[in-house]
Amino acid sequence: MTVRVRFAPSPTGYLHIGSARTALFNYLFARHSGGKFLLRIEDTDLARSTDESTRSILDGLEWLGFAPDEEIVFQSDNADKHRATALKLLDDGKAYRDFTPKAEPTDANVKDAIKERARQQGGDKNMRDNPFRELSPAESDARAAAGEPFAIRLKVPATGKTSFEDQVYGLQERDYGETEDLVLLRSDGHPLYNLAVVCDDIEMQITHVIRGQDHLTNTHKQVLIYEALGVTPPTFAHLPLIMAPNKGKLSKRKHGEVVSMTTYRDAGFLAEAFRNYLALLGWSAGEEQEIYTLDELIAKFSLKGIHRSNAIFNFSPDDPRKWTDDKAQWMNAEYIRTMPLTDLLPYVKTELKANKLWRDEYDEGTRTPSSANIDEVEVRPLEIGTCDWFVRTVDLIRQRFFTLRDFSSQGRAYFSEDYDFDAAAVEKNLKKFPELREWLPELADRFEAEFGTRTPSSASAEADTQTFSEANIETVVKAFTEEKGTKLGVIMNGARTLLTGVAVGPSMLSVFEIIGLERTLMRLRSQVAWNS
RNA sequence: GUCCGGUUCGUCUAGGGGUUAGGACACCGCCCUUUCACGGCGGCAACACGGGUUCGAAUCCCGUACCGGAUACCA
Repeated sequence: MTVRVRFAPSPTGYLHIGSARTALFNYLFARHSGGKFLLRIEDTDLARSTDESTRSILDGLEWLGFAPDEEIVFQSDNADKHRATALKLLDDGKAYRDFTPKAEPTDANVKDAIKERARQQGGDKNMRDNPFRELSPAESDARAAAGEPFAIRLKVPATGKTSFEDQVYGLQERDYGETEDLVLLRSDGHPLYNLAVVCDDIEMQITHVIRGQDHLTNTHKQVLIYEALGVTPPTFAHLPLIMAPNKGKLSKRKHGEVVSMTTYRDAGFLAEAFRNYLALLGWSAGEEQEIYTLDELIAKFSLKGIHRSNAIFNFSPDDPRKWTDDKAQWMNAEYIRTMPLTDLLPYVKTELKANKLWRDEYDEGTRTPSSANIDEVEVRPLEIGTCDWFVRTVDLIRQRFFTLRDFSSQGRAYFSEDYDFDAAAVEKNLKKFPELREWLPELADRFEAEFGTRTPSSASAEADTQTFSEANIETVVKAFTEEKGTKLGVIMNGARTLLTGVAVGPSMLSVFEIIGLERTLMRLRSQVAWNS
């Protein structure tokens, strides 16, 4: 039997991190077993479902790379079938009409009201005391024919228990007495969740239902419906929940954008990194490896590795550096720093384009960013603005970056003349050493004398000037430093601030070289930072 | 209330009758160094509690506590 799983979100908000992980586990399970991964939008709650939510969820799934293998099913399209199933159950005597008037909605919080009602009922609630439960079919039909409104409830047997072997939590049993005669069809004819899910899962031939642990009691209800329908239920696997730092529920209202998938996409996270992080939240292959490619995750995924305890998604709203989980941030940085350059370059291109920092020349020449291999880019000096230069630059600066956004913010000075100066950097590396105001332009003169102002390609034709390369730059800067009787760090950090606008970055010798002689001279002579 | 589930460093976790209880992130220190959020080395830090079974329990059993989920004519 071919495995068929589904991810079934209800479109009442964006793609939540917990839902994203549920989607991931379904996806991994399907791929691992050569099965199908399906998507069903559970939009039967017309009042709360919105197209915007559906779009947002689809966006999130697309970003993560989970494309469904078959057409998306919209649950609301199947309402007629759900109704027909309820009616069939009624005909078969497995369900009954409940003519009790619909309860008035309480003004209090729905959850609280339900909890309160449950508390009052206590432990010895009699769930089989509905007066309409044993109404004769004739009388029931008559009242219905007379136009009296009714809901259809499943007639849960008085004694016995539902049970299923959960692939994560083990054997689950629940006495029938714990389950009320659940409503299948509302008095306005609207099918309810548990009925709709069972009908659709049967119709979609779902073999494994992998969903959040908050559905555990629903599963017992659904097993009851399967039994009434005479259909063998699928295999169930419930996932532990992802909680907020205080162990409470993670919600948009309380925690905001940090739980939305699109936040991470927009913050410059790599989908592969976030997937990797998510996979390790509540699942483990039982080894010490942390970084997994998608193929490795697929190969190693098993329901056996899923935990039974909830995991905390850690973040501190007060600390900008820890706005989201530490490990997620580390994972993303790790990917940016170590992933194959050819995989990273297209993302950088997109990021630069979005910030008007991209130049088409980066794509020209014998190679393009997507085909370039850093090992082949050893030709020096590099011509600024070429593909080779672009590839080398990205490889150089990525070592200190955490997100794709850093390429257009911290890395802006490499791609544009229009960059800002970090106030702290200016203070610490420039203004603290007023002499630099004279010295750095002087260093520019020295560079010009040593290296000329010709373009790198014509430099070789000029016998008396040297190549603007790391080794040569180092010689010049060291001599200059000694001459001024200062420390190398003072000159280097001052230059760094002027050249890149920030206080951190790769080796300054590499920075000089990658920025190039022409821009180096201009920036060393500029007074803009000093006046800021 | 009742039912269900859970509990190993701050967090994610490995392990599952005999381990110096391992790794990762975070944090701290040292090193490298022209800076640094890179890198290297090191440190801090955990089996919820109480009984039992056993030669031996973090590991098995029972109970307690705490946490979470569920409870609907929502999904």
